[in-house]
Amino acid sequence: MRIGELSSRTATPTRLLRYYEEQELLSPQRAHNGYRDYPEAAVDRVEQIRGLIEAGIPTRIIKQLLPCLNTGSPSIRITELDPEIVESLTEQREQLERRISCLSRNRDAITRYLADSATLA
Amino acid sequence: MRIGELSSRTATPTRLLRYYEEQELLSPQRAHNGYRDYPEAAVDRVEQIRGLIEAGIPTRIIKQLLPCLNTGSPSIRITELDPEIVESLTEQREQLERRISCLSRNRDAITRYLADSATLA
DNA sequence: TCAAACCTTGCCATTAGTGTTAAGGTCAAA
DNA sequence: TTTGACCTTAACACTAATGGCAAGGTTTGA
Repeated sequence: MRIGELSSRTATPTRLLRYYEEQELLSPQRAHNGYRDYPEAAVDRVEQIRGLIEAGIPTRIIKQLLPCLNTGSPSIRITELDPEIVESLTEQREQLERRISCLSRNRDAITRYLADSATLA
Repeated sequence: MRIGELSSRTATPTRLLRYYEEQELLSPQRAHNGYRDYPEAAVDRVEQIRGLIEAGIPTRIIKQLLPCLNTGSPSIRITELDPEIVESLTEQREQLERRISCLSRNRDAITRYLADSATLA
């Protein structure tokens, strides 16, 4: 599909789709006329990217994460992962874990705060 | 305590502590000489702020959240919450929820990816 | 009393993500 | 065959969060 369709299907400005490409998070093919040509899977991928960016993960990290997120194929890996990559991913996972628990704590705090308000009423 | 102590205890540059104050996330008292004077609770609060910022929550939202996060006092609320505030907080909570599930999905994806790598070895 | 280690405000710089606009090529449909 | 809707690259601008520095006041200890 072309950029306009991807844009409307993901509610993402074309400006950002081009930016993500510049950051090497997307690599659409090009048609004969130079137009970008995205596969169907790009829709999911863009949504994933946006979710991560909103959650404060910078694009350079997302780029590292992408190989894990090939939701489609069962990703039969022939060669073992480079230990460096394993280490980096483990670290990323710990960081995600920390963020998740921080956000969870705060979500719970809001819940309590609102519950207090309800019982007061 | 003064800014230097808070800074070292929270591993946060003084520059940021002043910035958070400018953003109205902290309001230290001032000593006779103009030095900022933070209460003990500021340590927790700064850690909370940093966690939220790292998780992609902008300071203007954190400011709204702060009343919920008065970890200390049981916060006996005399008056009911303004419905507008309730609505806003509910929305914030939903957004947190979305972020949490996005991050969780990605954490799980990394876990699977690494697990595959392990079984391969 | 002076040096070191604090503190103050203020300003300028940088990075990431995003918005906007300009100048122009392509294509389909009237 | 021209109009309108699409696409291209490029440039400039903004905000949020952060780093850094300069010029100067305060406090503490040698």
